Order: sequence, then structure tokens, then C-alpha cells
Amino acid sequence: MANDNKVWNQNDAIPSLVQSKRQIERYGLDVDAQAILVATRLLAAGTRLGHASEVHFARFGLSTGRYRVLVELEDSEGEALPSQLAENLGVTRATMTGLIDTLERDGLVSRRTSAQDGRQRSVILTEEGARRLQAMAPEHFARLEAMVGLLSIEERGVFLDLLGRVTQGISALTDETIEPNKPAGESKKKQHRSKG
Amino acid sequence: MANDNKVWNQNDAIPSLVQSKRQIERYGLDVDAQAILVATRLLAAGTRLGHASEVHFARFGLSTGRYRVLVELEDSEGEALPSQLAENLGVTRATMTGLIDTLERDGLVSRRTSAQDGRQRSVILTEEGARRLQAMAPEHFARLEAMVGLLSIEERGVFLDLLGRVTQGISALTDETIEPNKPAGESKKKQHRSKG
DNA sequence: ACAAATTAGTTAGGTGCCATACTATATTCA
DNA sequence: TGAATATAGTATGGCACCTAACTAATTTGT
Repeated sequence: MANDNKVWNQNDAIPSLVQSKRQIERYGLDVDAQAILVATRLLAAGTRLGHASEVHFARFGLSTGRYRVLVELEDSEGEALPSQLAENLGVTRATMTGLIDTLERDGLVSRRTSAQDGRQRSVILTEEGARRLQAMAPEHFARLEAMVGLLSIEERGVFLDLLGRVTQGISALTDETIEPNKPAGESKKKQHRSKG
Repeated sequence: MANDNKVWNQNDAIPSLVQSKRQIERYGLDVDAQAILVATRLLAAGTRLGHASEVHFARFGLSTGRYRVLVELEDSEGEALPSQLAENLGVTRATMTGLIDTLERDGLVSRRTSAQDGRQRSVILTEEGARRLQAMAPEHFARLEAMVGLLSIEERGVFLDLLGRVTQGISALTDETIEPNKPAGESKKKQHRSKG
């Protein structure tokens, strides 16, 4: 039995400043190595976050997406349209169909054809779905709290601010063209809190 | 032609403090809403980061993983073993096989059977693979730099520090049991969460 | 009224990554 | 020496999410 199951050895895959500098020098580019380091670490963290999230929700028989559907339903008095859910969760309607399929198979939601509009099939949170949410809540939130437990209260506030701006910056990766994203001028950071 | 393809509307799917509080109150839990907000925003950011990264590398005919393989090869003088690559990138050997398959199909790497050990098939960065890396470097690094462009130099340092600790905290999601991660320095945090 | 356009949801097919189980080649040691 | 074991790499099948194309129902325009 070669038990070589690797359970995410978090020591590897953390990019170093040396690596960033080496890459930049190799091609003689004019970019800031520190900025590249931050960006690269961020991407690595994103990968790990996504993976960890799936592992976490799998404990409760869910995936990240399916959990979010259940929560969204709970916040909508137990009923919502697939298109609403897709919109609120930021996934496509096709993806939402798949999420609902699995949730329905597991008995956590059910579908009902609308009387008003024959195209609509609203999604309903079942008793068991609500129970599942309730059952997982203590552990779920305790783990979330533990995740940021290495930050003090004040640091959490700072991190929220910085993360917010970095999150805005993600679009620099997906935009058609590169727009230089200046650091809020010479003054201080502010505004940009679009919604809450 | 209902062109309702959504190209990641970054306004949605950002969790609010109100949502966090509501969820916590619903189940009468004893957790800090601010901490939950940070954790939730972080997970959302992770999802977006992963997605954006794939979009970004797709521009160059690569994926996140395949790009990392090429870079790792470049850092290893153009040759490495699949198991080494898997180890360094933090993916399974099975995943590495798939990554190499695609890279080989695209002519960016080639495989060569080892003379020493018949089980080994080392991976070699081809000329075209090196050219691809060189060609994409300017835009790639410019976009990475732009991603963190909303942060000042000092803020980047702070963010690196906080991100490092939060990244450590990710294991709180994947660990078997919950261990209450306290900020360095504080010896007691009066945390009465005896989940079993 | 009725064809054209829009909308809701689904199906089909693709990518990225993973875990499990397998093949083939060393290595160990009784 | 030869059976048991470990190791390198791969095949298989799964999940999450995507885009594009499709079906069915509703609205719109003349």
C-alpha cells in the first residue's frame, strides 16, 4: 500500500521574490518584482481557496455552488427562479440548471412550474434542505472564523479594504485591453464601495 | 439573438456584512460577523481569481496549470521529471500527466524516456515552448502588475503579510478537526466552541 | 391575428482539476 | 533467485463550471 495521497502540502507552490525577479530579468521587462510577487501569491492563494472550499463543503454533501444556492434560497423565503439565482450567484443559467439538478436529486430543493409564466420553473427549498443548512451552520461558521483567526480585529479591517481593491484589480486579467489601474491618485483611498 | 452572455459582472456575488449577520442570527451562533464577512469575501475572491486566471492564460493558448509547468521547466534548464513537476506545483501526478499531454500535443514540450530508469519519462521544453513563454511575458507581467495597481507600495507589503497569514488559515477549512487559530501574541482568546 | 423576436430553462460538448485504480519498471530481502 | 513491494507514469471516471445550440412559452410589431 503506497499511501502517497498528498493532502495539500502547503509548503510548496508558494512563489518567492527570487523567482519573480528571475523571470523578470530573463526577459528584461520593466515591471516591479514586488507587484509581481503579490499578484502571483494572490493567484496561488486563489487556487488553494477554491480547492479548500470544495473540500469544506463536501463534508456536508455539498459543493461551493450548491451551498450558495441553498443560502440564496433561504434569503428569498425559500423560493426563487433559476435565472434569479444564476444572476445573484454570478454563474450562467446552464450552470444553475446543473446545480439545481443535483440539489433536487438529493432532496434539498424541488422544482415547481409557474402558473403565471409557463417558461418559469421556480425552485423551492425543501424541509430537508433547510435542515441541512441548519445542521452544518455551527461547524461551517466556526471554520470560517478560524480561517481568519490569525488576523487581529484591526487587521481584518485593513485586509478587507485591501482585498476589496485587489478584487477590483482582478479585471486587469480579464479585460480586453490593459488599463494601468493607478493607485487612487496621490490622495488617500476612498469611494469604490459600490454596494453593501 | 439574445446576447445575455455575462462576462463576469463584478458587482454581484460580493457578500455584505448584513448578509453575514442575518445568517449568524438565524441560527443563533456565537461567531464574529466581521470575521465571517472577511472569510466569505475571501472565498468569493478566490473563485473569481481562479476564473480570471484561466481567462488570462487562455489568451496565450494555455491554462494556469500548463503555464506553471512551462515556467517550472524553464527554471529547471528545460528538463524535469513529471513527478518533480507535480511535486513543485502541488498537483497530483495524474493531473501532471494531463497537463503534459496537452502541452506535448501543442508542441510546447516533448517527452523522452530515461536511459537510467525505464519508468521515468522526462519532460523537455521545446524551442516553441520557450518562444511561447517569451512572447507572452510582456503582456502577462503587465497584467499582473495592473492587478495590484490599486495598492500603493506600502500597502502591497501589508497585504503580503496579511495574505500570508490568511493563506495559512485556509487549512482551517480542510483540517479534520477545528483548531482555533489565534493571532500571534494573544495567549487566550476565550473561544468556547467545542465542536465535536 | 400571426410571424418574428425575446425569454426561461435545458441539453450537449468542452476544459480544468482531482481521486482511484492500473501497468510497467525497479528494488528489497528471505 | 524469485516473490513481495515500492515507484513512475498513465487511464478512467468524476465534479464544477463554461459556451453554444436547442425547446418551449411569451411578447411584440405590423
